[in-house]
Amino acid sequence: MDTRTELLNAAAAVFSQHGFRGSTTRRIAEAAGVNEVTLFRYFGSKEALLQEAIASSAEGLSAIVLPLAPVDPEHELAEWVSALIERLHSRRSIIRKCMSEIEERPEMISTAVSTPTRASADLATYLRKLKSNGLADADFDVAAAATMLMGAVFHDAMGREMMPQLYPAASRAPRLYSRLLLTAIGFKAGAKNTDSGPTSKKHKPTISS
Amino acid sequence: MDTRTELLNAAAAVFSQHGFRGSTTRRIAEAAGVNEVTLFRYFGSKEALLQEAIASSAEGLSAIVLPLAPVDPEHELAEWVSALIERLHSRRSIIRKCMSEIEERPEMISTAVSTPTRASADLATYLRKLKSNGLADADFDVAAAATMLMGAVFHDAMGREMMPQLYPAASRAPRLYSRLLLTAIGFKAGAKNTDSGPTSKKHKPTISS
DNA sequence: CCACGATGCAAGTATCTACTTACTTACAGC
DNA sequence: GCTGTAAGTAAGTAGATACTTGCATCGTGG
Repeated sequence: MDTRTELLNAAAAVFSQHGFRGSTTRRIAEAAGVNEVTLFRYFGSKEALLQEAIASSAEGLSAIVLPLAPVDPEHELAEWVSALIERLHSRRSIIRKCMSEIEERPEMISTAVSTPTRASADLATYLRKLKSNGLADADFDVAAAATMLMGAVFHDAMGREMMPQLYPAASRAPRLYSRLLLTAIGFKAGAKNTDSGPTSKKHKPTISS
Repeated sequence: MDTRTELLNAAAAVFSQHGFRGSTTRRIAEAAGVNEVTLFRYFGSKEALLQEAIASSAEGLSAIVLPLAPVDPEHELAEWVSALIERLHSRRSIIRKCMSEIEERPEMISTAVSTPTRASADLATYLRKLKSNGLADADFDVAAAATMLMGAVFHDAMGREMMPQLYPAASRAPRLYSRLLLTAIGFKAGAKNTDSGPTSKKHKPTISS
């Protein structure tokens, strides 16, 4: 790997452990295995380096997506939740640091907000489709439901290792969260989407108010 | 107020804005309106001061409690959620800093974890009672349900001002989160507890199943 | 062989940081 | 009026920090 990339990786790693003020140029250079002066030759300043490091640390990660059209919501949601928890958990340190620095250095972190925002919006879209497909209640609040599931995911990813006794077993958690949410919005266990088009929605509208 | 308290308050305020490394003794002393030397005379070191400041910043706050026995879950939960969101929101800066510093200085922050742990445990206890009272499904996962609601609360309190478009209106949020959770665990809308143990309470059992 | 670009190395600057020392001031109780 | 206590003031120490400068080294391509 070239020196530049080495520096970016090292900067992201050091930042995720020590935050902005704790990321001294000496520590970063050491972690990258290069001379401190090299850091300044490439990036000019510590701030410029860290900004680029944080932005690029999220690049190259495969996107975590929900199907455009719900088919098997229980399974699809559980998979999505599972992948998201894993991703957030593996990046929990840097996420925590970004959340803590965002007030002092909003411009530096701005990119970091886009990922969870995107995920939340994706989830809301998916839930809206469930609703319009008649697979869920006609009147549940999409934003509230999305917030609940995103909240559970975040909470699990950030807090489990600190307070493991509060959470369900990690292996079962994604399925449990997904099921609870689906039940909350009136989805019937086991239901799958048969409505493959604008015409004919034949799901019995059992209890829709 | 005496100098000592002045220093503790100033330290907590500075820490909540700048974190540990950003809380210089000069800044704290300035914020407290006392001489920097006074800080060392009282607390000996920056670390000792901050540790005490963080611990005492949570003291004196009224506890947020759930009823020992559920009577009107929709109302009780919504109130509890509302109070908790408010509390967490008003302390969001210091909470973020603590979450970010906990890896580097676990001993300093240990007290900070106790509050959310307590809230989570309280909620779980409350939900367990709903279950044993037959007001909710017999087989839902208590830890998962508690995580979901706590997650929604945290997520709302920490993220709303950063990404307001993702959340339901603040005034409706506590009720919406509570309702979704209750629906998720099989609680019937409008139901109230009639099984109030040996000593009859007389809340009208409107639609209890 | 040589020139050049990339990197290391040594040293230095100005500022900040936690913390100390020695001394002064102001006030409260006796 | 004397004493003790809480606080301020001035100065200093030792180390860290971001960043700069000048020069030496090394490998590669011409």
